[in-house]
Amino acid sequence: MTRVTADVTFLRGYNQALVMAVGRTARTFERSTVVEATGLTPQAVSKVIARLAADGLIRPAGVRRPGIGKPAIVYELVPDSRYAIGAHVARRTLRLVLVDLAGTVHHSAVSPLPRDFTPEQLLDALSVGIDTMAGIGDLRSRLTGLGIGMIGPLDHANGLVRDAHGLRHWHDVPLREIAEKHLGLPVHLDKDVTAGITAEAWRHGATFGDAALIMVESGIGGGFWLGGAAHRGAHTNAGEFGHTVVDLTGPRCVCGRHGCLEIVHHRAAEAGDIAHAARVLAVGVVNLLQTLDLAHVVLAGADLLRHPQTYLAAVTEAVGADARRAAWLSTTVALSSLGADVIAAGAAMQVLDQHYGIPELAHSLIVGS
Amino acid sequence: MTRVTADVTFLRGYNQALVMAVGRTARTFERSTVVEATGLTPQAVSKVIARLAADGLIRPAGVRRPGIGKPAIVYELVPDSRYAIGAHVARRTLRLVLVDLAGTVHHSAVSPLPRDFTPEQLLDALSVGIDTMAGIGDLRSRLTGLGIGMIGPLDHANGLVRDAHGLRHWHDVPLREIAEKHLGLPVHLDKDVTAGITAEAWRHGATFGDAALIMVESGIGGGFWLGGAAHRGAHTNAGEFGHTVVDLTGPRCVCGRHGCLEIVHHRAAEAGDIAHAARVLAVGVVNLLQTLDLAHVVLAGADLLRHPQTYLAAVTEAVGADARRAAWLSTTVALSSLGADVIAAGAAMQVLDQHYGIPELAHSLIVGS
DNA sequence: CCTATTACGCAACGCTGTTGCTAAATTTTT
DNA sequence: AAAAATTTAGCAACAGCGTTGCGTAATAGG
Repeated sequence: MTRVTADVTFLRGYNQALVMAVGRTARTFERSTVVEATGLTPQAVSKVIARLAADGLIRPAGVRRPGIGKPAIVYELVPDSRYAIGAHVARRTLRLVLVDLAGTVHHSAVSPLPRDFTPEQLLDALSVGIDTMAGIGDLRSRLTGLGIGMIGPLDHANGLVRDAHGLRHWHDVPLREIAEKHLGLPVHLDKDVTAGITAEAWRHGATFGDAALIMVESGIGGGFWLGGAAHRGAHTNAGEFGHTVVDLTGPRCVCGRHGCLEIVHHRAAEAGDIAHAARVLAVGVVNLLQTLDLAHVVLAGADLLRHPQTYLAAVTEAVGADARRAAWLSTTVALSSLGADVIAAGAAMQVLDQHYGIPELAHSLIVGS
Repeated sequence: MTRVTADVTFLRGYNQALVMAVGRTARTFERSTVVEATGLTPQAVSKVIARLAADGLIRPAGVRRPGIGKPAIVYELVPDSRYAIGAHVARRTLRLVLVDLAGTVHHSAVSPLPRDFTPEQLLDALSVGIDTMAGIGDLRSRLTGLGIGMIGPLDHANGLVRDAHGLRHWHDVPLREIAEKHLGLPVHLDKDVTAGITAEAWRHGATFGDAALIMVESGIGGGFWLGGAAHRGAHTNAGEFGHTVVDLTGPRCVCGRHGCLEIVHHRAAEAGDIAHAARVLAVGVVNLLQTLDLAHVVLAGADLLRHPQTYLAAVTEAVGADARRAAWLSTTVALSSLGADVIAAGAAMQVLDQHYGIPELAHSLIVGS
């Protein structure tokens, strides 16, 4: 994923990814579009386009006659040239989606998981679901891998589930390793909320700024997209947004502290006052904006999406009403464009991103004494 | 600073910066050290070292005889080969520091600023201070630039001060541009807290993980280092950490909301209960950890540093006592190693980082339709 | 004195994007 | 209808990066 050293093969992959990013952002594009967006020379773009076309990732789609001069060749992404499968593992259900290179969800299926399911039971469910989906159009050969988004805590870098909340059989399970062996596919493991925000970022293209996905679903979590990449924190534990204190004198939360956003919100929702619950959530969202200065806030999660307009209105109003917001401080607030599929779809897009996204260079070194 | 296109000149700069990062992190190093840390081939490292030595940035410092075999040449950074000046512009004072390539602060000077000073008055004060410092060892030729850390809001990318809080003459002032013209030096402008966390990151070297600088000084702010870079947010407005609500039923803050961390903390401090104030701050810090999963928390700011041990103890205890913290969730808490110089020094290091730090590739494109 | 070991670096190489220039395709002008 | 102007596409030579292959220098041990 990330690499330390930069050599010419990195250049190749990086600039190819830039062109792919243009392809995902714009429906169609031509050589001059890429030249403008990247600053590469036309000749270099020609070479990159030729390589991508040879791999079947893009293809010519007619010509553009801008008036005088030789017509420009118009290219487009080939969405069905690559696929990935995404899995959203929750406490009682498994959701599987099939996503193409353009970020379009083609199939979505939910199946129940046994209470307190074991790793083996999950693997079996995954195996059945993947075989069904991959068989639809015989796209096994174009399948780049499986992404899994699930509840934490987990260790993203090592593909290890540390202690999934509320699941007894999930202590230090090397899920990525055993899933790759069991399924014969590259597997990518991440927290659910992080996968979710990746979906939004991947679909919005390379111009997507700093953003958060707020998820209300048996707890409140946050997924962050900062500086062009998912933010996971030092131990893949970022996003425990529900356990930030918003009421010092509030009720005691399961986490031990008093007045966490989650417990305050839960009490209001339990009492049937969804509007109040939404306003509490909105306070937490504005807290995030003050801290992180986000360009986008995306709302998601089963409990939230039962009252989408109530939450959307409350958060939009709080963001807009905040007296400190000036004209240049704009933040968009929206419901997830993918609805209940957002986590699973994002997990799939993380796999696609590893292959066709803009590669990152490592920002930390290991230096001996 | 950031560039979109990757070409071979990027490779050159990037790998040179990797070696410089090793040099800053380890006091001395040799070829094999760099090979291990970066994954470059020994031959490539030799070439990079030769280039850096020719520029005077590193130099041989003896040999190491590991027993059998030809002795390895030991290199070290040449700290006095490059300098930068950092300025911390506060409401009533200007602090200037001279920092060398290794991140060591050589001189520090504080001068008063007129009440409601104008841009011209600031430029004059900067001019006088810089001439004094640059004259000390005739290091004008080794001066890479001036970094300015100041109160926001401002626009980092364009070097524009939007509306410095509490300063009347600072609306939409293109400070970077006019300072560069007036002083004849490259100028870098950033928020004070962002400059501060850069100081900590630069001094700790390339192994420094996600971190925050908590600053208590006529307000409460936070500077963030995430994913190997400073996090400024979508509008250079990240860090308004003091205006996050921690007490829904608390007193009204100047920002219009109720129970902001800043007002709750301020009330406690005003009442003389510093221990309580420190515990309030600690709640906010744990909120940050829950949200961002940080590896380091650094405490700074004049008001905090008047009671350093009280704050350090309160935050350390809150971080440690948080019931959700497991063995693998470690976070260090420390007072700023630079004390009152941290902002100014960090501003200087941002200049050095632009020249000798690890370059970044842009994560966003501009794509026309 | 010879050998094993370790570190260093020259030379050739493959690959990247760049530069210089030619060819092709179209509209506009003559 | 032919020539000129304009825009796009791409071949060929090039500079510069890290890599590879291999020879050389410097040390300790036998």
